[in-house]
Amino acid sequence: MKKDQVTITDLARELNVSPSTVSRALNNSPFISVERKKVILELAKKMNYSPNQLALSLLNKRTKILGVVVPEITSYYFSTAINGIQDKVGSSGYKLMISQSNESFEEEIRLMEAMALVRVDGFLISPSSNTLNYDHFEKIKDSGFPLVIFDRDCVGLEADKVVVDDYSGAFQAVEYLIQTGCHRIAHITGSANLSTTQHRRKGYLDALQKNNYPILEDLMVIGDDSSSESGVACMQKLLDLEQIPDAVFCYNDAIAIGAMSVIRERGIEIPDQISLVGFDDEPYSSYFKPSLTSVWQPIYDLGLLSAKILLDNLEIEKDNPNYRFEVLKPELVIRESSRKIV
Amino acid sequence: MKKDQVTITDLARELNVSPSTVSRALNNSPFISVERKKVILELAKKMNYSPNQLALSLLNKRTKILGVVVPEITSYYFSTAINGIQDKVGSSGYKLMISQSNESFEEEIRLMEAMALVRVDGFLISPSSNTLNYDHFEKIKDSGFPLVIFDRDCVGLEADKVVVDDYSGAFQAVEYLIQTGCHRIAHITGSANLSTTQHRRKGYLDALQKNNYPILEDLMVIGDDSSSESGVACMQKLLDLEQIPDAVFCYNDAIAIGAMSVIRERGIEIPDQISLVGFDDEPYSSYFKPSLTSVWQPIYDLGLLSAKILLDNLEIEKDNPNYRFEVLKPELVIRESSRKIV
DNA sequence: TTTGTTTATGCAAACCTTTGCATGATACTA
DNA sequence: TAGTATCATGCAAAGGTTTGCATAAACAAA
Repeated sequence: MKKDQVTITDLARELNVSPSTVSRALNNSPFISVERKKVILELAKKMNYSPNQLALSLLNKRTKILGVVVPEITSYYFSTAINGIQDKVGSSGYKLMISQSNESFEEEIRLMEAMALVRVDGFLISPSSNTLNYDHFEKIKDSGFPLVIFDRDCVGLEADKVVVDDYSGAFQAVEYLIQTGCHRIAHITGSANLSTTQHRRKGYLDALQKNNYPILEDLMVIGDDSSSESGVACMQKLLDLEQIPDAVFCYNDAIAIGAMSVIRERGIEIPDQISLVGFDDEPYSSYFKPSLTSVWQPIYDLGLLSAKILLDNLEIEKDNPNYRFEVLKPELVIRESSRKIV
Repeated sequence: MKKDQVTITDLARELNVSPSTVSRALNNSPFISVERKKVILELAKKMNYSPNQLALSLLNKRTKILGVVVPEITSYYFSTAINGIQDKVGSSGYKLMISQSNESFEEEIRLMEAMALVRVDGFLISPSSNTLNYDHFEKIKDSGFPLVIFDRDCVGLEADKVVVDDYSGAFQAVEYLIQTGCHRIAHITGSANLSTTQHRRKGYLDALQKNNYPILEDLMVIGDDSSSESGVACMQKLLDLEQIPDAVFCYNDAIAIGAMSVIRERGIEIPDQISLVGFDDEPYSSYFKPSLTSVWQPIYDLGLLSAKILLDNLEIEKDNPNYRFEVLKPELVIRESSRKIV
């Protein structure tokens, strides 16, 4: 029972003028007499006219809709990024079409294709952990859609990208552990494919190396994913070692929380026996007991900046692509789960 | 540099036929010869044709886009509901336009108006805590948009609604506290305006009353909002009372977590001295120490069902509105933060 | 009066697709 | 052979809007 919307033609018929005249009145064209303009505007208001965006989009070839695909909406991390995107985009008149890929490569493609059909004006994508092939991104680019990749890097893909310096965050965290006297520092990783996983691991390894610490295979456990459950499983492995670690640097807070519960169960003291460090600095992390030392990420800003870049691209319609690669700095937040510098 | 999309006219020109013929070939019309159809379909595939959804939308007066407005995306609660919505909608070909109102009444209106302009096919709305006036909902309904209100009820508004039985959840929780021997049961509320706040409070009060417990004004603290910070502030008030409570039923987990940290700081034992119960059963709640007793809500199902109802409405285009009011049942999840039944 | 200028207006095309109706061609029936 | 049925195709309208171009009217200048 959708009521028909008032159109420009309705107004025209009512006043016995042509639709063009009405259009000119509504668009502040100079080629129209002031009196007529006044009459038309009044009627438009009275009849509650609003232009049909569909017709406009068809004409202008732009929808003022941006497509956003994230691996999952239900994570604090990505929803905060979306928050940043929304805040940036809000005043610009652009709307967001948001979807989650559930870390599925196929779903990511499917979603992007659907959005391309709707003719979104551009894409903001955080690739799934199973996205190892970038053909669909290339295709989107070839079709002329502006594309910004955020959070997770696609090495080799030429596109605007905004990421967090995971390497530096991890390096900081592990150096801090070293400075506080930890000797056997373990690492629980996230999904193997992710650029973030790789960078954090590299930061971990390099910090060890720089400080002449041996790299012990046993102490690096590869998680199935980035969940608390994976943290539980991995931490159990670590505690089953003959010689357990005295510090664990976790890929993220969820894993760290899982790890914390296992450590506690076994009656091991945090941080006296094991220092624990997470990544992401989720809101609850400060409320845990002991509160969690973690690497804070400017994830809201990540969304903000990604959206800004996309909007910039939409404005200038550049021909010679000069891709931006923005790296935001994370910060170590020291709390109770790690020992203090002596 | 958006490349022009291949249109039906391009195909027609290429093959020296009319666009109508091409259209018929693509739409499996019987009024076309098999050979020609084959040729056209082949060319369409070769030239990578895909129909312009904008033109179709203009023609069919439907966009296959649904508008979703939630108070905030960054909460586990609403992002999980969106998850449910997404999963329901996914296969149907509908896309989601998602926005957050940030608990602002004006923003909610603005967002809905913008979505109406884009001609979304329907709305899924969880009203902001400051939405006390429902004129904008009525207006949307009058314009013929199907509308489903979820999670937060708008009393007096005639519309399809899907909510959780907050009353029952609260009642269960408080009765459980009574059964486990608590005598001074406090309640920290959420934002005063919310239907959920009111129902949970009513559940709390009625459970006390039914068990002949006195209702003590001191023990009911009104939170500014539903955050952990508010939980901290409210719990401090409770612990500053001459006679502190021996149980606290919190509006949600965030508040409970804040409260827990204050209780711990003061050296009070949970649950021996104070039993603590939350609401929402957020994923981390089970990892807290002590793990949090909480009321689990079928929030994913809430999203799923809301979307289902909206899709149903879109199919049948009913004239005599027969609004549905669905109430989903929450469940008390007992963990360590509350005493056990003796 | 004629020509030129200014100003306001309408027409029609364009954006892309679908579909009712008309037309033309072919084949079949009487 | 004439008439009819069948089938494939194209035309044009519709959906709502903007805009280049043409036109009409009014008026000023020569």
